[in-house]
Amino acid sequence: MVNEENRLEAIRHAHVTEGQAIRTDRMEDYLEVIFELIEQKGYATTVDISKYLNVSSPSVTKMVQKLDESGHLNYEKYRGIVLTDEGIRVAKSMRERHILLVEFLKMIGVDDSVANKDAEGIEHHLHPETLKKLEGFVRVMKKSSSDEKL
Amino acid sequence: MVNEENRLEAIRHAHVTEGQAIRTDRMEDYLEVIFELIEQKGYATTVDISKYLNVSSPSVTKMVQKLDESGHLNYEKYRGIVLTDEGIRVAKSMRERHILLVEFLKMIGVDDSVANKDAEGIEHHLHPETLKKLEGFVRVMKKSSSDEKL
DNA sequence: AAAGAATGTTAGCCATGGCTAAATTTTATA
DNA sequence: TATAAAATTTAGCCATGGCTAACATTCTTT
Repeated sequence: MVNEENRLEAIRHAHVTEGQAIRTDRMEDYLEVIFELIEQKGYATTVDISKYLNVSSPSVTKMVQKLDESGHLNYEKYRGIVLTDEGIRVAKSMRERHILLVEFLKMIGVDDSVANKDAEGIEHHLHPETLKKLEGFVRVMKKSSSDEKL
Repeated sequence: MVNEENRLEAIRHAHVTEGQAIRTDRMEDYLEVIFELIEQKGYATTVDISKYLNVSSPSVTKMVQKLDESGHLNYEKYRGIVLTDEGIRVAKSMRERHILLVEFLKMIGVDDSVANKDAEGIEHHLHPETLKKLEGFVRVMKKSSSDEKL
């Protein structure tokens, strides 16, 4: 039971910042799109990235430079982008989270487009434990709904 | 089924910004804390707000001025803060979302402290439809688990 | 291969929301 | 009631991640 006396403490703990974040939510968004583009088209252009993230191309260039410096990708001016192992790892993790969240949301009846949008907003904010639990939950739900059909 | 061809389009739609946001996530965080403080102590001081949000007091003053300008509260320098109806509405909505999310997360086995932290991160990013569906889902789960005990 | 089109980058600006140091106001105490 | 302490606010800085305008490079087309 979370009683009312604990609400503020709970909020306080939730806002404690432990250690330095190596990457921002926005960096993760870019990596996710870049990864998908490379997978689907073989390369990720500035214009395509800007299109899927709804930002201007200068914004893309700036972020790509930042992601290069942080070691998530290798970037050569005017030439292209190659994700590093770390960049791929982050992007895949985002995709997994996204897919899991959409699956769960649709499972409880949320529309596809809303599910996608909410998943995008939520995916950066999940503790590994929560992910694991949600995964288990979705698995069980899927199984029990397929059992019903027997 | 969300097939791979649709992933990028889904991301794009998720990043479309429709209309101007009247308030930021951070404004909502502050309103939530201010509301809880006023409820529990009768007033919200700069120091207390800063304590529960883990920020400095100048940061609090700045944000309070902003919330005054946006009509979420009335603020008198050195004297105090009174939430407007709109401020109260937003704060209550945040609390409801928070409580619902924590309830759900604990339901699937997430620890209290992790549940609170994740709820804090997620609560700003939920579409009303998702909230409604989640509410319904939690209600059903609660009922069926209490039925088991009969 | 040169010109124009398309793409990408740089420069320089803006808002948000942090921070510290310094100033101000309020509160408490001697 | 002065003065010291505590609380609050202002001033001025920083990083992030947007943007437009201007510039640079690459691609395309004749």
